[in-house]
Amino acid sequence: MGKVTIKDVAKKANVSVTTVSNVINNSGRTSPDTIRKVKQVIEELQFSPSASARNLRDKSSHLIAVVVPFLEKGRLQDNPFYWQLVLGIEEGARNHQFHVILLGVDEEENFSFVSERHLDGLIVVGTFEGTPILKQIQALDVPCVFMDSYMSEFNLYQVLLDDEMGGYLGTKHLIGLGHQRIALLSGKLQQNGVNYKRWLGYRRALEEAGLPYDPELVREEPVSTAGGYQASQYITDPRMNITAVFVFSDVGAMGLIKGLHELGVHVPRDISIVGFDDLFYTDYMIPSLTTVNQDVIERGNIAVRLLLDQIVGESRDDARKVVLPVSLKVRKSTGPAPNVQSAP
Amino acid sequence: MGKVTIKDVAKKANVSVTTVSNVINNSGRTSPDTIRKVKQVIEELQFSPSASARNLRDKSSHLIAVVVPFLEKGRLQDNPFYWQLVLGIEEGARNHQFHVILLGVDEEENFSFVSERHLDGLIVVGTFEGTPILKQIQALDVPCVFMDSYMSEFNLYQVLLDDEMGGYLGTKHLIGLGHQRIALLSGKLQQNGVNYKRWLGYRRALEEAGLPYDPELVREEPVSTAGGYQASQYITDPRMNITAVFVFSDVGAMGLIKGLHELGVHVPRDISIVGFDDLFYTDYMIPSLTTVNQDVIERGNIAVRLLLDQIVGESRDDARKVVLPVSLKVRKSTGPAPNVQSAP
DNA sequence: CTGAAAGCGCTTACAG
DNA sequence: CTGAAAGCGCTTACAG
Repeated sequence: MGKVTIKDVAKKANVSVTTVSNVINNSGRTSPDTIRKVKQVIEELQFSPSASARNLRDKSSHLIAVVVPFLEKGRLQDNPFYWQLVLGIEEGARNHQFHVILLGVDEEENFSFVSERHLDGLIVVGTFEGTPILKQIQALDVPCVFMDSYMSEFNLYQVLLDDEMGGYLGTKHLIGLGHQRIALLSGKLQQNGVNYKRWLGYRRALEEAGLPYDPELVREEPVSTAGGYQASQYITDPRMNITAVFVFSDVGAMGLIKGLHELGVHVPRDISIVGFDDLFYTDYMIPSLTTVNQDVIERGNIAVRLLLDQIVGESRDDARKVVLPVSLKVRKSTGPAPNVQSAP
Repeated sequence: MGKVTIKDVAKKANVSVTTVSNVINNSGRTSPDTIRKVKQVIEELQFSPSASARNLRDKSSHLIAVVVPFLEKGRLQDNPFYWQLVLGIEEGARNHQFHVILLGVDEEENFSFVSERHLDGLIVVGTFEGTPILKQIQALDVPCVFMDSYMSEFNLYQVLLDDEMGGYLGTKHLIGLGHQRIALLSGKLQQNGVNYKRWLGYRRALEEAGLPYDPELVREEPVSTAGGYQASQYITDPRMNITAVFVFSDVGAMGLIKGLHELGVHVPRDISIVGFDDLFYTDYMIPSLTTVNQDVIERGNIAVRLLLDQIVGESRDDARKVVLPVSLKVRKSTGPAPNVQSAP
C-alpha cells in the first residue's frame, strides 16, 4: 500500500499538487471550496507530508539535538537531574513542533551529523570551557544554547541559575543557625563557572556576617554520590571544627550524609548539611535535605525558547542569558550549631 | 558559504556525481586512484552527504524514536530509572549509526510523525496493555520494541526482566530471615504484567516455604515515592502483624522507609524492606536498601539490537522476547524477623 | 484562484 | 571503470 504522497491527494481531489501544497501550508490563495475538498481527501487518504522531502527543500529539519558530553564517566548516568532537564527540553520542543534527538558525545566525536541532518539547533548540556567538544560546536555555526555548563564567553546563549544567590542563601541559612565553620564541597571552582558563582555567594554571606573566610574549608573534588561519601573523613577531622557543610549537589549531599552516618555523626545534631538542586527524592531522605531549589523542567522549557528565538531569527541580543531564580527549601538536615545549642 | 554538495565534490575531483556516490557508499567498481582522489576532495571540502536527500530516496531515516507515554502524571519524571534506560538506548543506537528521537506522548497523540519522518523503528517505554496509544502504535506497522511495559500479546518484541525470579528471590531472602507476614507494595497486578510476574514469584517462594498466602498483605496502589510513604500507615497496622515489606520499586521503598521512620518504626529491626531496581542511590540510603538488581543500561542496548534486527530484516522469530536475569543485592534494610531475634 | 515546472541532494539502474 | 539521467516528495516562484 506504500506511502501516500501529495500526488495521490492531488489526483483524487482533481487539483494540482501546487494547490494541495498551498492548502497544507495555507499559503497562496485558494477558494474555500477547494480547501474543503482537499482537506477531506487528505483526511480520507491519511496523508501526511514527508519530512525528508521538506527538509531537502527547506534546509531545515525541525529537529534539534540535546548534546550530552560524556566527559567524566558516570557523571551523567548518576544524576537524575539530567532526566528532568531532558524532559523539560522535550516538552518545550514538542510545544513548538520540533523533535529532539538525544545524543551522547565523547571527546573524539565529530559533529558532521549536524549538517548531515540539517539540525536546526543544539542544546548542549553539562560541558566545560576549553574542551575540544566545545570548540567543535562553536565552529559549527549553528544556533546553540548551553545548559548546566561552564562558559564565561559572554556572547553565548545560556540558561543559568542564580548560582550566586543559591550559594548566598544556603550559607546565610547556616550562619543564621549559629554555624561559623562552614565547609564547602564545591566541585571544581572554575572562573565564572557555576560552582565559582556559588562560592562567591558563600563568601558574600560570610563577609556580611563578619565571619572569616578559610580556604581550608573548601574542597574542590568533584561531587558525586561517592565523592560526598568519601568527604565524610575530611569533614569530621577534629582539627577542622566543622559544624556545617554546604554541598553543591544533592547527590553529593546524600553521599556525605551516608558517610557521616557510618562514622556515627548525627545530622543535623552534630553537623548540618545543605544540598543543591532539590531532586525529587530529597524530601524522602533521612533526614530530609535542606537544599537550594531550582525548577529544572522550566529550565528545559526556557532553553528551547532561547534556541527557537535564534532559529526563527528573532534574536533579541539583550537576552542571551536567562538567569532563573533559586529558593531555599529548609528541611531537617540543618539545625542549630552545637555550641549554640548548649549555650543557654 | 552554503552547504557543499556532492556536485561540488564531483566538479573539483573531475568525476561524475555517480562516481562520488559510489566512493562514499563503496558500491560499484571504482579504480583505486579515483577513490583516493575523491576521498581527498571530500576531505578538503569537508563534505558530508545530506541525510534528507538520502532519506527521501531510501525511505529510511536511520532514526528511531523512544516513545515515553505520559500516562500517570509524574510517573516518569520521578524515576531516574528512565534516564538510565534512555542512555542505554542512545548508546546502543549510536553504535549502529542510528540517532534517537526522544518523544513524550499523551493519550491524544497521533503518530503521524512516524511516517512523516520515515522513522525506522520505535522503542516504547512504560506503557500498558489496552491503552489507546498502544492501539495506535500497533496500527502503524513499524518495527517496535516494548520496554518496561505490560504486554501479554506474545508476538510483540520485548525486553523483559526475569520478574518472576526477582519476586521469588526477594521473598525467599525475607523468609530465610524468619519473616512470615510479608507485605507486598506491588502496584497494579495486571495479568501477565511485570508486577503480576513478580507476584507469582512471591507466591512461589511462600508456597515453597509452606507459608500461607494472604491477599490482605498485597497492596496494588501504584508505587511512587509518595505512594510508598503513605503506605507506612497500613504497614504498621498492628492487626496485620507485618514484619517485612517487598516494594516493587526502589523509589517506593524509599518513601516507605521515610514514612516508617516518622512513625518511629526502625528498619530493619522492626520491619525489613526489599526494593526493586537497584537505583544508583540505594547504596547511599539509610539504611542501605536490599533490592533486586537489574542492568538498565544493558536493557537499553538490547532493546536497540532487537529493534535493529527487525529493521535490517533479520527477524529471528525465536527471540521476540529477551529476558534479562536479575540478582538480589543484600544490604542493610533487611534483617531477622523480630520474633526470631528474640527467640534464643 | 489554479497549475506546469524547476529544483532541493542524493542513489541507482542503465548504457557505454 | 565511468557517466547521463530519472526519480524520491515536496515547495515556490512564475505565468495565466
